[in-house]
Amino acid sequence: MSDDRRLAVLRAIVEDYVSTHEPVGSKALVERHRLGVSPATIRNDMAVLEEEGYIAQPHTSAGRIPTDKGYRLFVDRLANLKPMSPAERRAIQAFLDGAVDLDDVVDRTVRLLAQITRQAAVVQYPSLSRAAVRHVELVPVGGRSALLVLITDTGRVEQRVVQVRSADDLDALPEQLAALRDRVNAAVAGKRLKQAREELAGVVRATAPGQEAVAAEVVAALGECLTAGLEERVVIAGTANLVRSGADLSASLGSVLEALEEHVVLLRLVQEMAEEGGADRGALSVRIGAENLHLGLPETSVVTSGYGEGEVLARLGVLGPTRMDYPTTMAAVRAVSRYVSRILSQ
Amino acid sequence: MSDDRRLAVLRAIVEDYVSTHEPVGSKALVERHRLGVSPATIRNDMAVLEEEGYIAQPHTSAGRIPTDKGYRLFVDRLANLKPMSPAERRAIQAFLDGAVDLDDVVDRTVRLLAQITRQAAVVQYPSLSRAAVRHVELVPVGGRSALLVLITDTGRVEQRVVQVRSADDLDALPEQLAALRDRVNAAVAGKRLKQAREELAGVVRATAPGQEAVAAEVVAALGECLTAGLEERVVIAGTANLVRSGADLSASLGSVLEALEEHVVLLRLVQEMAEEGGADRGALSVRIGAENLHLGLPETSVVTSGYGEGEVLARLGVLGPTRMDYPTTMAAVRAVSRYVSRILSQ
DNA sequence: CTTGGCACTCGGGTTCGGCGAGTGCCAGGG
DNA sequence: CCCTGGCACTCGCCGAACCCGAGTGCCAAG
Repeated sequence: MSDDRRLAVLRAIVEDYVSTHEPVGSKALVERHRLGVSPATIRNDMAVLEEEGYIAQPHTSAGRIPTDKGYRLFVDRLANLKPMSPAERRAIQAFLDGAVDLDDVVDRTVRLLAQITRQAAVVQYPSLSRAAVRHVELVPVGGRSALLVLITDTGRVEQRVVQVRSADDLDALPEQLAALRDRVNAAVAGKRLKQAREELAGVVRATAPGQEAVAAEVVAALGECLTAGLEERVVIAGTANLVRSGADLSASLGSVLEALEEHVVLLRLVQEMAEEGGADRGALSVRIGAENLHLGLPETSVVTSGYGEGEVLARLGVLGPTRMDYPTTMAAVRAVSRYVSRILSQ
Repeated sequence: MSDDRRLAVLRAIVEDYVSTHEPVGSKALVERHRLGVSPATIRNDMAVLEEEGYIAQPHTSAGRIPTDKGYRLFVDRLANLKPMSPAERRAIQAFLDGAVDLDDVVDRTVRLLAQITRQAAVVQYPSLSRAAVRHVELVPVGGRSALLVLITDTGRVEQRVVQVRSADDLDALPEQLAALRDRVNAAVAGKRLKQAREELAGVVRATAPGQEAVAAEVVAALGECLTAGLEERVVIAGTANLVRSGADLSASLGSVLEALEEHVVLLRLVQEMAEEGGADRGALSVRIGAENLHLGLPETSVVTSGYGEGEVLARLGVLGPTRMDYPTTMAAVRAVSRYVSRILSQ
């Protein structure tokens, strides 16, 4: 018995089912694919595949559909990604090249992904856990208020308004703040965010007597900023595509939309996929069906890839019904992630 | 013929249809409402209401459902908003009181609205068209880069990284920038954004010879920031509620989701509602059904209210199927907008 | 103006076969 | 040993016929 042919049959079933959305039978299979054998032979193969859990039949006398396990085997061993056409590559590049800043890059990327895959897209903001402080600025803005701005070397900016309640000499405050800013910068510039947080205590200790209170207030706010900077963010787009492609998964559509709005869930998802990606975190990672059930995403598959300048900073990908076109989706995710990485390294 | 009773009949039809989602007949009406007359009488009234275009029947022999015109009459003359219970008020207040900054207020508000109305919620960021510049800061961040930060008196912050390509003396750059910052602030602080943009040209003209190029670059970036600051933004939440409440409007759900993702469309919608609101822009404004068709929102109604500290800064509201529960929705929108306004004035 | 009666309409749900796709099994041939 | 054609069987889907009942419009009487 040819093991190869059985795999070919599984591949054919997946491809047909994805394109027609209908259970596929042995006869239709031999007609649409040049398998070189008769339907009866295919039937035997299908019986074995069903035995092993790769396919299943919805009702007794209907065609077979792939199971999650079948899709898994398909993406792991059978799928050969379809390279994008030159025209598509040019379109991607042109669309992303117009971006003016980090926010714009992320925004364009997520829209682009949603558009070319016709599914829901997710982009995680470049992770700051490895980011370092580039500069801290402290701007008096009248009264007891000051604006605290934190800039990281990944180009992200966090800001916060600080109320300096303990200031006793408002006229002298701007100078105090300027001095404080210089000391803070000397202490944390170039350091990773986490480490920077630890350095802050030293800054307050080294402050001239009578100004500790002000310094403590500002430093506390900066601490919050550093923590907030570590906080991950995601952006999504293309949710409308879910209702189109997944007219069948309409039952679970509600819960999927709900999960998508809870960015915490998405962050967790992205996190998990980064971890199971193993050594090469920039490689494609695919989650299929029930593997996402614990996140409130039933009948849903997710394809992500790491991206970033040089090292992997974050992940991006798309999310759609289990019966998605994996080869094209994976190719698109990979292509976009590469272009984004390239853009970011400029 | 009693005109009052006909209105009562219309009100009863709207209420019943909203709660059951099924066409309502004359018999069911007299049973569920104490109208004091027989079904036959109701039938006559219904015939008149249909004649005048307030109700319609889906098929020849079925009950009646309200038309857009019927809903319009209902919200304009028949709806008495149901005041929120003390418990609900406390919940709203508690939820909003936890907010730490403007972004957080907006985020919490939109989630809250979606949750209590069980529909999709929209919150427009406080409008900056009337906002004034509080401060402009210019921070050198190494090499030819500088960070430009624009703070408005509404608490919003815009930032942008500027590449100073024309600088010929990098060591002197920080000082140049500091001087430039002071001149810019003198020129635009306290001015409205639009007016500030016009003042910028004067700043470049008044620059010392040899530094015009740098000044021009920075001022150009600031101009973009001011323009971006004028740009309106909206936040949405609760899209998942649409698929629940609108299992019936499933046909148009795709286009509605699409429109919701296009923030431009929502801005336009909010803008239009603000304009037609007339004198009292803080009052509730309701758009029903086909009135939103040109925005790609079929079978959709929108309820919004202006909000803001003192004057109306922006709008918030909810969006759902035409057959929504207007009285409770309107009461919720009004309550939330008042609480948000109160929070913002602190 | 309201009321009860009455004939009529028509959409929705149900039942019932027929059709066809698809299967599993088996015996025969390479 | 594997492939093949044949054959009986199973069900889900589809269309037709059908009934039922809610709802209506009209009319004559109070």
